[in-house]
Amino acid sequence: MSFTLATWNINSVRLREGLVARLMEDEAPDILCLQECKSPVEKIPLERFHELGYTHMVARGQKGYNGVAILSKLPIEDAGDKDFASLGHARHVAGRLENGVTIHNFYVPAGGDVPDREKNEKFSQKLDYLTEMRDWFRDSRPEKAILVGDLNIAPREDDVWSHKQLLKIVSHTPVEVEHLDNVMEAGGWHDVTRADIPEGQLYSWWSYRARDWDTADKGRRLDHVWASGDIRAAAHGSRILRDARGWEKPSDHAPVFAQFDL
DNA sequence: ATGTCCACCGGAGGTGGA
Repeated sequence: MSFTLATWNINSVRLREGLVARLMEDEAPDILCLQECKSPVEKIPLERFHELGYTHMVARGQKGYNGVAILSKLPIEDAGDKDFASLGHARHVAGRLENGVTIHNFYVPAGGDVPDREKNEKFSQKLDYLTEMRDWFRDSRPEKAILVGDLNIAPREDDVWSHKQLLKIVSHTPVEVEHLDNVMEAGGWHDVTRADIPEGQLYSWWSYRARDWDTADKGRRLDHVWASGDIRAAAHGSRILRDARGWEKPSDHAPVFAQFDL
């Protein structure tokens, strides 16, 4: 069995229903994981997605903020969620395919502006969130599992436009990278995107604030696809659809794709 | 490093979050 998967921080699924449909039409991933839906589950516009073949969904939502959804052409059953760091936010949902593969869809807290636990509660919550992810995956090591989402951390030097200039910028600080590495190690996770594309600058997010995001190209790789060790070899064909960042009224994130042959 | 976009509330534009 083979399927393609994409992960995309959509920054409001209701405002960008048309962009989601365009991705479904143009790229047709079997499974599309969305973050920042900013919608209660019952208000996600499903009709067009159904018409395009995405007849299955598992999702968690809340009014105005956060929210994660897995839209799928393949049957998928709800495999639960966990409120890491007890924030009361809709930031994680898991789904299970008929072949037994579990997909975890995450929206890790952004962490505010100041990278200091004492001065910034949001940064503290981000680190706590990652610590609880680590503990959870350590206690039940994932098998036949995929983890995707907006992890809000660009771990490698070549995952940001300037390693030196971003060392003290939230998303690329050493303490965040260490916390993310601990999640990977505890779960036996492997970075599928970087296994496929090991060399060179690679970004999935460009700020809205830049005058010309494409020319300035001050991006970061905040969106990730990971696989558990037992299925890592099944993953290939990763790519980032940079074009989507240039679509009309875009999300500030581009979709990240991978294929799995299982 | 940069300075835009989105949702909420409420019925305009301020506020919080990213």
